[in-house]
Amino acid sequence: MESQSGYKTKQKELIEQCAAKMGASHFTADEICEMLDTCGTHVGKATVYRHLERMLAEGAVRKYSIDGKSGACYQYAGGAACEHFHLKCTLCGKLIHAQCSFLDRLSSHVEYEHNFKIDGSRTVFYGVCGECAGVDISGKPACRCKAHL
Amino acid sequence: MESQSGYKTKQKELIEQCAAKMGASHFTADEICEMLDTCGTHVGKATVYRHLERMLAEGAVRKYSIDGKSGACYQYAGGAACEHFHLKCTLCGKLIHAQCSFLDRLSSHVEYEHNFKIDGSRTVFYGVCGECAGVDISGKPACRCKAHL
DNA sequence: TTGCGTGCAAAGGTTTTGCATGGCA
DNA sequence: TGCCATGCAAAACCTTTGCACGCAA
Repeated sequence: MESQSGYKTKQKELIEQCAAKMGASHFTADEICEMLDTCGTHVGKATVYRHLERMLAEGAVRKYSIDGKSGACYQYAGGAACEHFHLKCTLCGKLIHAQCSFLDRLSSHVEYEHNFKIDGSRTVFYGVCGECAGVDISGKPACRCKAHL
Repeated sequence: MESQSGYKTKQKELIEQCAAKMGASHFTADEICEMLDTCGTHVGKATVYRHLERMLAEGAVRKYSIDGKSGACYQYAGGAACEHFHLKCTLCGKLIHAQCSFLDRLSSHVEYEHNFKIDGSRTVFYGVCGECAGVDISGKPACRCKAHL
């Protein structure tokens, strides 16, 4: 479960440490690159992609894309369960991490009543966050969405 | 809620019909293009993208991407009143429509406790359906995911 | 007639691929 | 020493944007 990568190289270790350090946050391949650059260690972009792809196959990270936006997001899977859900505001683009017992119960409910095992780390709830709703939920957020990203 | 599109053009109608004809299946912008080409009616790719984007804003279609694969998938949302949630199996790709009081309560809960208004028609729960789970849910779908897509 | 919608092509960004080099075993 | 991993650059890919023309109103 650890030897698929063949050789144990410096880059491999660096990338894995970097991913692990992100915890529950998500990150892009490019961010990993920048992060390593900042640490004084440069790693080729292609190498980062190759390792993330491998880690994905190994189950060490999860991959999904927010809103189909170009630029996939990865998230460290850390072996253990990161069982919170994500709320994505379709107006301002903000991503909220939500964790509470009700959402936990949702998983159980769907699993036993609907015979479906939800993968929390891949599931994103789309909707409108409180801020945007307060400011303007009348139909046209327009400007600020773009501005935020 | 229907007049954002301004003029009623032939292309607009064609694209909407095409999307509606897909029913619950998913399709890419490119597939719409090809489909129209096959029907003898050519529509520019940019136009398809522009209309899908607009239909997305209107809620007429849903947009999501399978596993971050390049190429976003769209799905016809069937105009109105589709207030149930969708369960998408990441192994076999099946899409399940789920409706029950628990899921309704989920919306209320998230709205009042997390200050977030979920848009049910845009939200998709990713996970593993019972059938696929029966085959292999032992912990590592890994390899077969790849194989299936 | 006015102005939006369309189509083509080019730009934009992310991800993948090819190939020579360097490092692990 | 052999072979895999790396890095650079170019390619491939999907999507968006700019601009001139055509069509709906």
